[in-house]
Amino acid sequence: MTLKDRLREHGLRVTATRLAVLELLRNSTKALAQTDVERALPDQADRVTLFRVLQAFEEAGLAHKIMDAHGVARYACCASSCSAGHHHDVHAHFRCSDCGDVYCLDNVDLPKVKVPAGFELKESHLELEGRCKSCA
Amino acid sequence: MTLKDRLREHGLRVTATRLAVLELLRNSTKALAQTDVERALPDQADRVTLFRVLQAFEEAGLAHKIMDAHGVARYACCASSCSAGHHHDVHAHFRCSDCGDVYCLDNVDLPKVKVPAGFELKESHLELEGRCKSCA
DNA sequence: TCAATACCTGCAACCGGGTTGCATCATTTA
DNA sequence: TAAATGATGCAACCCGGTTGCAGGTATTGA
Repeated sequence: MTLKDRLREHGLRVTATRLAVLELLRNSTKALAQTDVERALPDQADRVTLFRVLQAFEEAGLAHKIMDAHGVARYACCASSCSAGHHHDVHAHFRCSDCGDVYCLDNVDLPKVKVPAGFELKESHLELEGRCKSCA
Repeated sequence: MTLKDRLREHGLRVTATRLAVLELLRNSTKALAQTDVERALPDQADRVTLFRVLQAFEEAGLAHKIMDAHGVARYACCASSCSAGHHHDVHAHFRCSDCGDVYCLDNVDLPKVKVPAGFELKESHLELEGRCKSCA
């Protein structure tokens, strides 16, 4: 499926900036912060536009947002199974404590977890910390 | 053990602001953001001081820092077993998607997780999301 | 007890990511 | 191809986080 189709499929108009950002995300092994995108695509678009593109991707289910250790948002392409507004899977992420990079891990199983009485559990995220391949 | 002793034990000087913040954290069932502390202790101290107090608590091992869903730091008192600079335990946290409050959960076991080759795993954090008792 | 010291505090200022309003421009649809 | 809907750029703002520095306070050791 082309990138264009992927955008249209999720109800988003096709624009040069969106195509460029989507391609960038799909080709990245790591989650990217907005500043990463700005650096990778210089002069592609205003930072507000990039902000809105990433926001739109997340709402449309094309990407998901992960907070890094400093509370800065990083984006990564969703598995194809993600649908709009509903990232149903159990994600696991690895944060490198040296370089700060964030990686999405697939194929991680989580056991059912008990929460205190009265609490409603909807999603689980496993956050792993350590050193990534490049830094180790 | 008194609050004063607890501060001294961790190498921190005893001041009115530190005592007040420590008491606040110890009596709270939720993790508190700096703004929560400012609201709870009006006119107690400048916001920079509160920032530094919370920072000192974390470095000294008196509290630990959790990022909420918006990437804002929230602080909670550590279990007594935490020591300076080394929060060795596996923490689990519950974030309410309605009110944003963050709760520390004890007694949650995590299974060993496999990370990709070349990655060094140091810590695991389980982040649970859903609705808290008050919002459910 | 008191001086010296090391540390804590307040103020001002700055930084960066996130966010909105609005006018303009481009994509889509009929 | 024109109308309608949505995307973009610019300017401006917000807020949490952070630093430098001058002045104040808790601790120490004589």
